[in-house]
Amino acid sequence: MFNLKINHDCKDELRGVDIKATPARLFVMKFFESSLQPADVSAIMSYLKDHNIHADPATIFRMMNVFVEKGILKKIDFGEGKTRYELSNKGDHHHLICTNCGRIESVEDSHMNSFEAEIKKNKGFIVKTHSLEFFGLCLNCQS
Amino acid sequence: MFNLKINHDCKDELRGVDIKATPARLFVMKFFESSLQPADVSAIMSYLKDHNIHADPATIFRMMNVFVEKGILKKIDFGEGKTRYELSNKGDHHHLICTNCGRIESVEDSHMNSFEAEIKKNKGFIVKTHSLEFFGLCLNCQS
DNA sequence: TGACAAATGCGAGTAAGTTGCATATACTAA
DNA sequence: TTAGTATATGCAACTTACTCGCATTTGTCA
Repeated sequence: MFNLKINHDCKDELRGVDIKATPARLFVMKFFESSLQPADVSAIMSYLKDHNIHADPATIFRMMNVFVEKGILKKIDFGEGKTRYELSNKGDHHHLICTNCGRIESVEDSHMNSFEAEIKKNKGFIVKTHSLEFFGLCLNCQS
Repeated sequence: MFNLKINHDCKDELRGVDIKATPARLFVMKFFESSLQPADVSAIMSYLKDHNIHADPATIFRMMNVFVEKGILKKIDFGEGKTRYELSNKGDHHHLICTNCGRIESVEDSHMNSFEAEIKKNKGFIVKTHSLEFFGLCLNCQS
């Protein structure tokens, strides 16, 4: 299988940003590599529990902060009152959140560069990052 | 002055959506009409305190939910772990948040309609709402 | 003006996230 | 291979945003 070496790659990745490759961190990396959508801390906790890994929530919250600082993960906020995370090496995309079934899709980003250029031109404001999510109905939930 | 009749207008507005025009609600409406940026509950509490109005946080949180349900306010989330609100009768715009000084500006929405049309065409997903915020440096903070 | 539904205050509770401190463990260099 | 050290983790206590139940108060309307 194509991801047999995932753990080894992850070790390199963690060491590459000068943090220790602990078992918990490797499992979390594996989790995110197999995850199809931005996940929150409780989803990570469940995954670890399912794999009989003990982990304290405080540890995971701290881990998330480190991973974000190191550029491994990106914070995502769907306005749910909690933070989600996803791997940051996934290119510029945005999320389509179905308000009926909760399914999350991705769309490539095709408009933001020109929008941001316009903002620079009209307002003098230099955009560094943006957050954009779409809420609505997926194909299955329209009826 | 142009807003001498604010309170009276607010009473009408509240009664128009079938909720009672209580003193606390009128002050909150007044607050939002003079507010230049999306405000959170603690900002509202401070404003009320400054005007010697006693209000319980639970009341304000409940009020926010009612105002959002009735379409008076719109929720805004800057990913701070708390909800902000602004009057919903302000047209489609987005926020430029300066990560250096915290200043918040607005930009007209000029790209989202075509983006959403594209999403419908390519993905079949029907967008009902979106949330978009820009983070970066305002004119004053670039140096 | 009085009755009733709706709004408020208060207290307790929940969930997300942080922090301090003691212990455990990954990495480094010998 | 091991020993030393910086870093990660676990645990407990804490903060903040927000909710809920219930008793009391208040706006509205007949």
